[in-house]
Amino acid sequence: MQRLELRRADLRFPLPRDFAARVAGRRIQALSRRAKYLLVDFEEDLTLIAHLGMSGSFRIEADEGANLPGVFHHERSKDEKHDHVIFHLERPEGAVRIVYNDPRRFGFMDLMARSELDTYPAFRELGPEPVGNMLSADYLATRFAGRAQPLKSALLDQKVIAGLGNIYVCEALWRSHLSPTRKVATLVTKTGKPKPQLTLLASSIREVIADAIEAGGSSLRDHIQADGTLGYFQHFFRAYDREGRECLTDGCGGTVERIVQSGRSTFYCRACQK
DNA sequence: CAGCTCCCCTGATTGC
DNA sequence: TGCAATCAGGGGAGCT
Repeated sequence: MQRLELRRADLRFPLPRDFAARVAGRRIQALSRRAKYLLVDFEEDLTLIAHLGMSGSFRIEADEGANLPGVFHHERSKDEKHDHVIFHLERPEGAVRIVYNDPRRFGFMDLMARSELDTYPAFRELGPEPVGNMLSADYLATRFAGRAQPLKSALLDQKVIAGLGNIYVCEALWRSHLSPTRKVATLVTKTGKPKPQLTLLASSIREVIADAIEAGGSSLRDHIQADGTLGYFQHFFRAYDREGRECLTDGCGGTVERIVQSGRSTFYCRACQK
């Protein structure tokens, strides 16, 4: 990490004090992810936390004169005015820039000591990841018992499950034949155990995420993968953005409708999602 | 505390 | 063609 070029001082929130100076000259040691946050570990126990919001993206470009295999060369575009943060990296093979672009500026970046990451406000109460075996029906039953919340808002709540967004919640509920307006407590038995439908929901959530990862992401029209090709999961939507169209559940014959919950669009079929 | 609504910002799309 | 209204993948502040 040679230097950091800040083209504006704020994204969604002001960037941390001395942001550029604190990361400049430090070697990058690891890249990882927690929920919807990207984590970049620098030397000396410093981690950059980055969130793309709804319109943020990173792209990698070779600096002038460098011709690096595997580095995607982008066309210059009108969107360049939304290039807000540019990381200049030196590598033995040549220099690259990593450019953060975000038209809506709903994304943000922050810095924290890696050793203190668990105390970062957004991480403190984060639920389990929807991949792997942490997301079980038993876990959901403990979170849902006695609660009046609609399923849709519970699944969007990052404290319940980390990293599910609007599209995947709609898709998981459709796959489970569960209504987004249903109260979460109705999926738990009197003794606090998951009903069979909750077991189905837990596996639907894991599957929809796995399918989306395999398809390379799902953003509505402009999502690109790291190698510059399009993410294709949007072609696999079964409920999301299908208002007025026929439900794809075998033998259902219903119509997908759009409702608004907590200010966000929900797409579902009231004929087969109960 | 739980569960809403509103709002941050810009661009794409739709309707007149 | 132009212009205004509507909507968007997230999440935090602040209300009831």
